[in-house]
Amino acid sequence: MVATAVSLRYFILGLLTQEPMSGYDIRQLLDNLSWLIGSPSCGSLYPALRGLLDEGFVTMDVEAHQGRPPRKVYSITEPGRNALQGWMDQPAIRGTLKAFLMRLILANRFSHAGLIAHLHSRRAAVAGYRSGLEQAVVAGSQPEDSGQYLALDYAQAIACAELAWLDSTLERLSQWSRDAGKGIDRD
Amino acid sequence: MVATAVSLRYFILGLLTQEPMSGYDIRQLLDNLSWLIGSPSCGSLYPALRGLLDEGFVTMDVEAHQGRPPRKVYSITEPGRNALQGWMDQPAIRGTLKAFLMRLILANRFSHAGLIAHLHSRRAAVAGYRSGLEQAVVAGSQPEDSGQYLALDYAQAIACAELAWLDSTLERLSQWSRDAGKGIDRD
DNA sequence: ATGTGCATGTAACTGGTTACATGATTCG
DNA sequence: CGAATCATGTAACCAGTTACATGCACAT
Repeated sequence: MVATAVSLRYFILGLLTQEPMSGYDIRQLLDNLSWLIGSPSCGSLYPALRGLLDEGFVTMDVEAHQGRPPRKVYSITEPGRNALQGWMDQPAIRGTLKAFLMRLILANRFSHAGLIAHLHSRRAAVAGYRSGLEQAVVAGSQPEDSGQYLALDYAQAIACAELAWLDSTLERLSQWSRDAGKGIDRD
Repeated sequence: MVATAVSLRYFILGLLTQEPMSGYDIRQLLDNLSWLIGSPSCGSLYPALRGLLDEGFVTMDVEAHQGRPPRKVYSITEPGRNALQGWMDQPAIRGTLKAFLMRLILANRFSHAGLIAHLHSRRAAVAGYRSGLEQAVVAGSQPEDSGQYLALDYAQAIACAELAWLDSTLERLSQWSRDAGKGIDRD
Protein backbone atom coordinates (compact mmCIF):
# COMPACT_ATOMS: atom_id res chain seq x y z
CA MET A 1 0.00 0.00 0.00
CA VAL A 2 3.04 2.24 0.37
CA ALA A 3 5.09 3.19 -2.62
CA THR A 4 3.71 1.10 -5.48
CA ALA A 5 6.61 1.50 -7.83
CA VAL A 6 4.74 0.40 -10.96
CA SER A 7 7.61 1.55 -13.06
CA LEU A 8 6.40 0.86 -16.54
CA ARG A 9 3.06 2.58 -16.25
CA TYR A 10 4.58 5.82 -15.09
CA PHE A 11 7.46 5.63 -17.47
CA ILE A 12 5.03 5.41 -20.36
CA LEU A 13 3.17 8.32 -18.88
CA GLY A 14 6.44 10.22 -18.87
CA LEU A 15 7.09 9.44 -22.49
CA LEU A 16 3.68 10.78 -23.38
CA THR A 17 4.57 14.20 -21.96
CA GLN A 18 6.61 14.79 -25.09
CA GLU A 19 3.91 13.96 -27.59
CA PRO A 20 0.88 11.76 -28.00
CA MET A 21 1.79 8.29 -29.18
CA SER A 22 0.25 5.00 -30.14
CA GLY A 23 1.09 1.74 -28.42
CA TYR A 24 3.20 0.81 -31.36
CA ASP A 25 5.18 4.03 -31.22
CA ILE A 26 5.83 3.51 -27.55
CA ARG A 27 6.98 0.01 -28.12
CA GLN A 28 9.54 1.10 -30.65
CA LEU A 29 10.73 3.84 -28.40
CA LEU A 30 11.13 1.36 -25.58
CA ASP A 31 12.96 -1.00 -27.89
CA ASN A 32 15.47 1.76 -28.48
CA LEU A 33 15.97 2.03 -24.76
CA SER A 34 16.15 -1.70 -24.26
CA TRP A 35 19.85 -1.66 -23.34
CA LEU A 36 18.91 0.34 -20.27
CA ILE A 37 15.60 -0.84 -19.03
CA GLY A 38 14.76 -3.84 -21.22
CA SER A 39 11.89 -3.90 -23.66
CA PRO A 40 8.69 -4.91 -22.01
CA SER A 41 7.34 -6.49 -25.21
CA CYS A 42 3.64 -5.80 -25.72
CA GLY A 43 2.45 -8.35 -23.19
CA SER A 44 2.88 -5.73 -20.51
CA LEU A 45 2.65 -2.62 -22.66
CA TYR A 46 -0.94 -2.84 -23.75
CA PRO A 47 -2.31 -3.78 -20.35
CA ALA A 48 -0.38 -0.82 -18.95
CA LEU A 49 -2.00 1.51 -21.46
CA ARG A 50 -5.38 0.08 -20.63
CA GLY A 51 -4.70 0.70 -16.97
CA LEU A 52 -3.68 4.30 -17.59
CA LEU A 53 -6.82 4.81 -19.61
CA ASP A 54 -9.03 3.31 -16.90
CA GLU A 55 -7.50 5.62 -14.34
CA GLY A 56 -8.04 8.65 -16.55
CA PHE A 57 -4.35 9.44 -16.80
CA VAL A 58 -4.48 9.33 -20.57
CA THR A 59 -7.08 9.80 -23.27
CA MET A 60 -7.26 7.82 -26.47
CA ASP A 61 -8.00 8.96 -29.98
CA VAL A 62 -8.61 6.38 -32.65
CA GLU A 63 -7.13 7.24 -36.00
CA ALA A 64 -8.95 4.93 -38.36
CA HIS A 65 -7.21 4.00 -41.56
CA GLN A 66 -9.07 1.70 -43.89
CA GLY A 67 -7.49 -1.72 -44.09
CA ARG A 68 -4.63 -1.21 -41.66
CA PRO A 69 -5.68 -1.55 -38.01
CA PRO A 70 -6.57 1.79 -36.49
CA ARG A 71 -3.85 3.58 -34.56
CA LYS A 72 -4.89 4.33 -31.03
CA VAL A 73 -3.12 7.49 -30.05
CA TYR A 74 -2.76 8.19 -26.35
CA SER A 75 -2.35 11.63 -24.81
CA ILE A 76 -1.59 12.47 -21.21
CA THR A 77 -4.23 14.32 -19.19
CA GLU A 78 -3.92 16.78 -16.34
CA PRO A 79 -4.58 14.09 -13.70
CA GLY A 80 -2.00 12.02 -15.52
CA ARG A 81 0.56 14.78 -15.21
CA ASN A 82 -0.16 15.10 -11.52
CA ALA A 83 0.18 11.38 -10.97
CA LEU A 84 3.43 11.38 -12.86
CA GLN A 85 4.73 14.23 -10.78
CA GLY A 86 3.81 12.31 -7.68
CA TRP A 87 5.73 9.31 -8.91
CA MET A 88 8.75 11.39 -9.81
CA ASP A 89 8.78 12.98 -6.39
CA GLN A 90 8.91 9.65 -4.63
CA PRO A 91 12.31 9.15 -3.11
CA ALA A 92 14.28 6.53 -5.03
CA ILE A 93 13.57 3.31 -3.18
CA ARG A 94 16.76 1.35 -2.71
CA GLY A 95 17.48 -1.53 -5.02
CA THR A 96 15.23 -0.46 -7.83
CA LEU A 97 17.94 0.56 -10.25
CA LYS A 98 15.58 0.39 -13.17
CA ALA A 99 13.13 2.76 -11.56
CA PHE A 100 15.99 5.16 -10.93
CA LEU A 101 17.11 5.04 -14.54
CA MET A 102 13.58 5.60 -15.77
CA ARG A 103 13.25 8.67 -13.63
CA LEU A 104 16.65 9.84 -14.65
CA ILE A 105 15.62 9.68 -18.29
CA LEU A 106 12.47 11.62 -17.60
CA ALA A 107 13.74 13.94 -14.90
CA ASN A 108 15.06 16.87 -16.83
CA ARG A 109 11.92 17.15 -18.90
CA PHE A 110 10.43 18.50 -15.75
CA SER A 111 12.84 20.81 -14.05
CA HIS A 112 16.54 21.16 -13.54
CA ALA A 113 15.94 21.38 -9.80
CA GLY A 114 13.97 18.14 -9.90
CA LEU A 115 16.81 16.40 -11.64
CA ILE A 116 19.28 17.57 -9.03
CA ALA A 117 16.97 16.50 -6.25
CA HIS A 118 16.58 13.12 -7.86
CA LEU A 119 20.31 12.60 -8.05
CA HIS A 120 20.72 13.71 -4.47
CA SER A 121 18.12 11.28 -3.26
CA ARG A 122 19.82 8.49 -5.14
CA ARG A 123 23.10 9.51 -3.63
CA ALA A 124 21.67 9.28 -0.16
CA ALA A 125 20.21 5.85 -0.88
CA VAL A 126 23.44 4.47 -2.27
CA ALA A 127 25.48 5.95 0.57
CA GLY A 128 23.17 4.28 3.07
CA TYR A 129 23.45 1.02 1.23
CA ARG A 130 27.21 1.20 1.21
CA SER A 131 27.48 1.94 4.88
CA GLY A 132 25.25 -1.10 5.46
CA LEU A 133 27.71 -3.16 3.47
CA GLU A 134 30.61 -1.83 5.49
CA GLN A 135 28.93 -2.82 8.71
CA ALA A 136 28.33 -6.26 7.28
CA VAL A 137 32.02 -6.57 6.46
CA VAL A 138 33.03 -5.61 9.96
CA ALA A 139 30.46 -7.88 11.55
CA GLY A 140 30.01 -11.28 9.99
CA SER A 141 31.81 -12.62 6.93
CA GLN A 142 35.16 -14.07 7.77
CA PRO A 143 37.33 -14.25 4.70
CA GLU A 144 36.94 -18.02 4.90
CA ASP A 145 33.41 -17.80 3.57
CA SER A 146 34.88 -16.27 0.50
CA GLY A 147 31.66 -16.44 -1.51
CA GLN A 148 30.00 -14.03 0.82
CA TYR A 149 33.15 -12.01 1.03
CA LEU A 150 33.41 -11.71 -2.73
CA ALA A 151 29.78 -10.70 -3.10
CA LEU A 152 30.26 -8.06 -0.47
CA ASP A 153 33.34 -6.74 -2.15
CA TYR A 154 31.59 -6.64 -5.47
CA ALA A 155 28.61 -4.78 -4.12
CA GLN A 156 30.89 -2.27 -2.46
CA ALA A 157 32.81 -1.67 -5.65
CA ILE A 158 29.60 -0.96 -7.51
CA ALA A 159 28.29 1.30 -4.79
CA CYS A 160 31.52 3.30 -4.81
CA ALA A 161 31.37 3.69 -8.56
CA GLU A 162 27.80 4.89 -8.30
CA LEU A 163 28.70 7.43 -5.66
CA ALA A 164 31.61 8.68 -7.70
CA TRP A 165 29.45 9.13 -10.76
CA LEU A 166 26.72 10.84 -8.81
CA ASP A 167 29.16 13.24 -7.19
CA SER A 168 30.88 14.18 -10.39
CA THR A 169 27.60 14.56 -12.21
CA LEU A 170 26.12 16.71 -9.50
CA GLU A 171 29.23 18.83 -9.60
CA ARG A 172 29.00 19.17 -13.36
CA LEU A 173 25.30 20.03 -13.27
CA SER A 174 25.62 22.62 -10.57
CA GLN A 175 28.49 24.22 -12.43
CA TRP A 176 26.43 24.25 -15.61
CA SER A 177 23.50 25.85 -13.81
CA ARG A 178 25.86 28.41 -12.26
CA ASP A 179 27.13 29.28 -15.73
CA ALA A 180 23.58 29.45 -17.06
CA GLY A 181 22.68 31.70 -14.16
CA LYS A 182 25.42 34.06 -15.27
CA GLY A 183 24.01 33.85 -18.79
CA ILE A 184 27.20 32.38 -20.20
CA ASP A 185 25.52 29.40 -21.81
CA ARG A 186 28.22 28.74 -24.37
CA ASP A 187 28.27 25.22 -25.73
CA MET B 1 10.53 -22.35 -21.15
CA VAL B 2 14.19 -21.39 -21.49
CA ALA B 3 16.21 -20.33 -18.50
CA THR B 4 13.71 -20.03 -15.64
CA ALA B 5 15.87 -18.07 -13.24
CA VAL B 6 13.83 -18.90 -10.11
CA SER B 7 16.57 -17.44 -8.00
CA LEU B 8 15.26 -17.97 -4.51
CA ARG B 9 14.45 -21.64 -4.85
CA TYR B 10 17.91 -22.51 -6.03
CA PHE B 11 19.60 -20.20 -3.63
CA ILE B 12 17.90 -21.97 -0.76
CA LEU B 13 18.96 -25.24 -2.28
CA GLY B 14 22.50 -23.92 -2.31
CA LEU B 15 22.34 -22.96 1.34
CA LEU B 16 21.21 -26.48 2.19
CA THR B 17 24.41 -27.93 0.75
CA GLN B 18 26.18 -26.77 3.90
CA GLU B 19 23.85 -28.36 6.38
CA PRO B 20 20.20 -29.29 6.80
CA MET B 21 18.12 -26.40 8.01
CA SER B 22 14.61 -25.51 9.00
CA GLY B 23 12.62 -22.76 7.33
CA TYR B 24 13.24 -20.59 10.32
CA ASP B 25 17.00 -21.09 10.14
CA ILE B 26 16.98 -20.23 6.48
CA ARG B 27 15.02 -17.12 7.10
CA GLN B 28 17.51 -15.86 9.63
CA LEU B 29 20.38 -16.65 7.34
CA LEU B 30 18.68 -14.73 4.56
CA ASP B 31 18.05 -11.83 6.89
CA ASN B 32 21.78 -11.66 7.45
CA LEU B 33 22.29 -11.40 3.75
CA SER B 34 19.53 -8.85 3.27
CA TRP B 35 21.90 -6.03 2.35
CA LEU B 36 22.82 -7.98 -0.74
CA ILE B 37 19.80 -9.80 -1.96
CA GLY B 38 16.98 -8.56 0.23
CA SER B 39 15.12 -10.77 2.68
CA PRO B 40 12.28 -12.61 1.06
CA SER B 41 10.22 -12.65 4.28
CA CYS B 42 8.43 -15.97 4.73
CA GLY B 43 5.68 -15.25 2.23
CA SER B 44 7.96 -16.56 -0.46
CA LEU B 45 10.23 -18.73 1.63
CA TYR B 46 7.77 -21.38 2.73
CA PRO B 47 6.16 -21.80 -0.68
CA ALA B 48 9.66 -22.17 -2.11
CA LEU B 49 10.44 -24.94 0.37
CA ARG B 50 7.16 -26.63 -0.45
CA GLY B 51 8.07 -26.45 -4.13
CA LEU B 52 11.48 -27.96 -3.56
CA LEU B 53 9.90 -30.75 -1.55
CA ASP B 54 7.32 -31.44 -4.26
CA GLU B 55 10.06 -31.70 -6.84
CA GLY B 56 12.05 -34.06 -4.70
CA PHE B 57 15.02 -31.72 -4.42
CA VAL B 58 14.88 -31.81 -0.65
CA THR B 59 13.61 -34.14 2.02
CA MET B 60 12.00 -33.08 5.24
CA ASP B 61 12.43 -34.43 8.75
CA VAL B 62 10.08 -33.31 11.44
CA GLU B 63 11.71 -32.76 14.79
CA ALA B 64 8.80 -32.75 17.17
CA HIS B 65 9.22 -30.91 20.42
CA GLN B 66 6.31 -30.93 22.74
CA GLY B 67 4.68 -27.58 23.05
CA ARG B 68 6.85 -25.62 20.62
CA PRO B 69 5.86 -26.11 16.97
CA PRO B 70 7.87 -28.87 15.35
CA ARG B 71 10.97 -27.86 13.42
CA LYS B 72 10.84 -29.09 9.86
CA VAL B 73 14.40 -29.70 8.86
CA TYR B 74 15.13 -29.83 5.16
CA SER B 75 18.05 -31.68 3.56
CA ILE B 76 19.15 -31.57 -0.03
CA THR B 77 18.88 -34.76 -2.08
CA GLU B 78 20.97 -36.07 -4.97
CA PRO B 79 18.44 -34.83 -7.57
CA GLY B 80 18.51 -31.54 -5.72
CA ARG B 81 22.27 -31.32 -6.05
CA ASN B 82 22.02 -32.03 -9.75
CA ALA B 83 19.36 -29.40 -10.25
CA LEU B 84 21.44 -26.91 -8.34
CA GLN B 85 24.47 -27.71 -10.42
CA GLY B 86 22.38 -27.15 -13.54
CA TRP B 87 21.28 -23.77 -12.25
CA MET B 88 24.81 -22.77 -11.35
CA ASP B 89 26.04 -23.74 -14.78
CA GLN B 90 23.53 -21.50 -16.51
CA PRO B 91 25.31 -18.57 -18.03
CA ALA B 92 24.58 -15.41 -16.08
CA ILE B 93 21.65 -13.84 -17.89
CA ARG B 94 22.20 -10.13 -18.29
CA GLY B 95 20.41 -7.76 -15.98
CA THR B 96 19.81 -10.23 -13.19
CA LEU B 97 22.33 -8.82 -10.77
CA LYS B 98 20.71 -10.55 -7.85
CA ALA B 99 20.96 -13.93 -9.51
CA PHE B 100 24.62 -13.25 -10.15
CA LEU B 101 25.27 -12.34 -6.54
CA MET B 102 23.46 -15.42 -5.32
CA ARG B 103 25.60 -17.61 -7.48
CA LEU B 104 28.69 -15.75 -6.46
CA ILE B 105 27.92 -16.45 -2.83
CA LEU B 106 27.42 -20.12 -3.54
CA ALA B 107 29.98 -20.59 -6.26
CA ASN B 108 33.09 -21.45 -4.32
CA ARG B 109 31.31 -24.07 -2.27
CA PHE B 110 31.38 -26.09 -5.45
CA SER B 111 34.69 -25.68 -7.14
CA HIS B 112 37.31 -23.06 -7.67
CA ALA B 113 37.08 -23.65 -11.40
CA GLY B 114 33.33 -23.10 -11.29
CA LEU B 115 33.81 -19.80 -9.53
CA ILE B 116 36.28 -18.65 -12.15
CA ALA B 117 33.94 -19.74 -14.92
CA HIS B 118 31.11 -17.88 -13.28
CA LEU B 119 33.10 -14.68 -13.10
CA HIS B 120 34.19 -15.07 -16.69
CA SER B 121 30.66 -15.51 -17.88
CA ARG B 122 29.60 -12.43 -15.98
CA ARG B 123 32.48 -10.56 -17.51
CA ALA B 124 31.37 -11.52 -20.98
CA ALA B 125 27.81 -10.47 -20.24
CA VAL B 126 28.82 -7.09 -18.85
CA ALA B 127 31.25 -6.47 -21.70
CA GLY B 128 28.49 -7.18 -24.20
CA TYR B 129 26.17 -4.87 -22.34
CA ARG B 130 28.71 -2.10 -22.33
CA SER B 131 29.43 -2.38 -26.01
CA GLY B 132 25.68 -2.16 -26.58
CA LEU B 133 25.67 1.06 -24.59
CA GLU B 134 28.52 2.43 -26.63
CA GLN B 135 26.68 1.75 -29.83
CA ALA B 136 23.65 3.48 -28.39
CA VAL B 137 25.76 6.52 -27.59
CA VAL B 138 27.12 6.68 -31.10
CA ALA B 139 23.73 6.11 -32.69
CA GLY B 140 20.82 7.95 -31.08
CA SER B 141 21.01 10.19 -28.06
CA GLN B 142 22.01 13.70 -28.92
CA PRO B 143 23.29 15.51 -25.86
CA GLU B 144 20.15 17.60 -26.06
CA ASP B 145 18.07 14.74 -24.71
CA SER B 146 20.21 14.91 -21.65
CA GLY B 147 18.02 12.58 -19.64
CA GLN B 148 18.80 9.74 -21.94
CA TYR B 149 22.38 10.88 -22.15
CA LEU B 150 22.78 10.90 -18.39
CA ALA B 151 21.25 7.46 -18.02
CA LEU B 152 23.57 6.14 -20.64
CA ASP B 153 26.56 7.68 -18.97
CA TYR B 154 25.52 6.28 -15.65
CA ALA B 155 25.04 2.79 -17.00
CA GLN B 156 28.41 2.95 -18.65
CA ALA B 157 30.12 4.04 -15.49
CA ILE B 158 28.63 1.12 -13.61
CA ALA B 159 29.51 -1.33 -16.33
CA CYS B 160 33.11 -0.12 -16.33
CA ALA B 161 33.33 -0.49 -12.59
CA GLU B 162 31.97 -4.00 -12.83
CA LEU B 163 34.49 -4.92 -15.47
CA ALA B 164 37.32 -3.48 -13.46
CA TRP B 165 36.29 -5.43 -10.40
CA LEU B 166 35.85 -8.63 -12.35
CA ASP B 167 39.24 -8.27 -13.98
CA SER B 168 41.09 -7.56 -10.80
CA THR B 169 39.30 -10.33 -8.97
CA LEU B 170 39.98 -12.84 -11.71
CA GLU B 171 43.60 -11.80 -11.64
CA ARG B 172 43.75 -12.21 -7.89
CA LEU B 173 42.04 -15.59 -7.98
CA SER B 174 44.17 -16.99 -10.73
CA GLN B 175 47.28 -15.85 -8.90
CA TRP B 176 46.02 -17.49 -5.76
CA SER B 177 45.36 -20.74 -7.58
CA ARG B 178 48.78 -20.53 -9.21
CA ASP B 179 50.39 -20.17 -5.79
CA ALA B 180 48.29 -23.01 -4.46
CA GLY B 181 49.36 -25.09 -7.43
CA LYS B 182 52.96 -24.52 -6.47
CA GLY B 183 52.09 -25.45 -2.92
CA ILE B 184 53.18 -22.06 -1.58
CA ASP B 185 49.89 -21.26 0.07
CA ARG B 186 51.20 -18.52 2.31
CA ASP B 187 48.51 -16.16 3.45
C1' DA C 1 -1.77 -10.64 31.50
C1' DT C 2 1.13 -9.35 27.98
C1' DG C 3 4.40 -9.33 24.88
C1' DT C 4 8.48 -11.32 22.66
C1' DG C 5 10.64 -15.25 20.39
C1' DC C 6 10.20 -19.67 18.03
C1' DA C 7 7.99 -21.77 14.22
C1' DT C 8 4.78 -22.59 10.87
C1' DG C 9 2.05 -21.24 7.10
C1' DT C 10 -2.05 -19.09 3.72
C1' DA C 11 -4.44 -15.67 0.52
C1' DA C 12 -4.68 -11.97 -2.30
C1' DC C 13 -2.34 -9.21 -5.07
C1' DT C 14 1.36 -7.11 -8.27
C1' DG C 15 4.15 -6.37 -11.97
C1' DG C 16 5.86 -8.72 -15.35
C1' DT C 17 6.91 -12.54 -18.98
C1' DT C 18 6.13 -15.78 -22.94
C1' DA C 19 3.63 -17.28 -26.28
C1' DC C 20 -0.19 -17.04 -28.92
C1' DA C 21 -4.02 -14.78 -31.91
C1' DT C 22 -5.69 -11.51 -35.42
C1' DG C 23 -5.66 -9.16 -39.75
C1' DA C 24 -4.67 -6.08 -43.43
C1' DT C 25 -0.79 -4.17 -46.61
C1' DT C 26 3.11 -4.05 -49.14
C1' DC C 27 7.34 -5.89 -51.09
C1' DG C 28 10.03 -9.44 -53.43
C1' DC D 1 2.71 -17.01 -53.01
C1' DG D 2 4.91 -15.96 -48.85
C1' DA D 3 7.31 -13.02 -45.73
C1' DA D 4 7.87 -8.68 -43.34
C1' DT D 5 5.80 -4.59 -41.34
C1' DC D 6 2.09 -2.16 -39.08
C1' DA D 7 -0.90 -2.61 -35.22
C1' DT D 8 -3.66 -4.50 -31.94
C1' DG D 9 -4.43 -7.44 -28.16
C1' DT D 10 -5.42 -11.95 -24.81
C1' DA D 11 -4.33 -15.93 -21.65
C1' DA D 12 -1.58 -18.45 -18.88
C1' DC D 13 1.86 -18.33 -16.03
C1' DC D 14 5.71 -16.84 -12.66
C1' DA D 15 8.34 -15.14 -8.81
C1' DG D 16 7.70 -12.50 -5.24
C1' DT D 17 5.38 -9.18 -1.81
C1' DT D 18 2.28 -7.72 1.99
C1' DA D 19 -0.50 -8.75 5.31
C1' DC D 20 -2.73 -11.88 7.91
C1' DA D 21 -3.39 -16.34 10.83
C1' DT D 22 -1.96 -19.79 14.31
C1' DG D 23 -0.10 -21.38 18.60
C1' DC D 24 2.98 -22.61 22.38
C1' DA D 25 6.72 -21.13 25.86
C1' DC D 26 8.98 -18.24 28.69
C1' DA D 27 10.12 -13.97 30.82
C1' DT D 28 8.49 -9.40 32.81
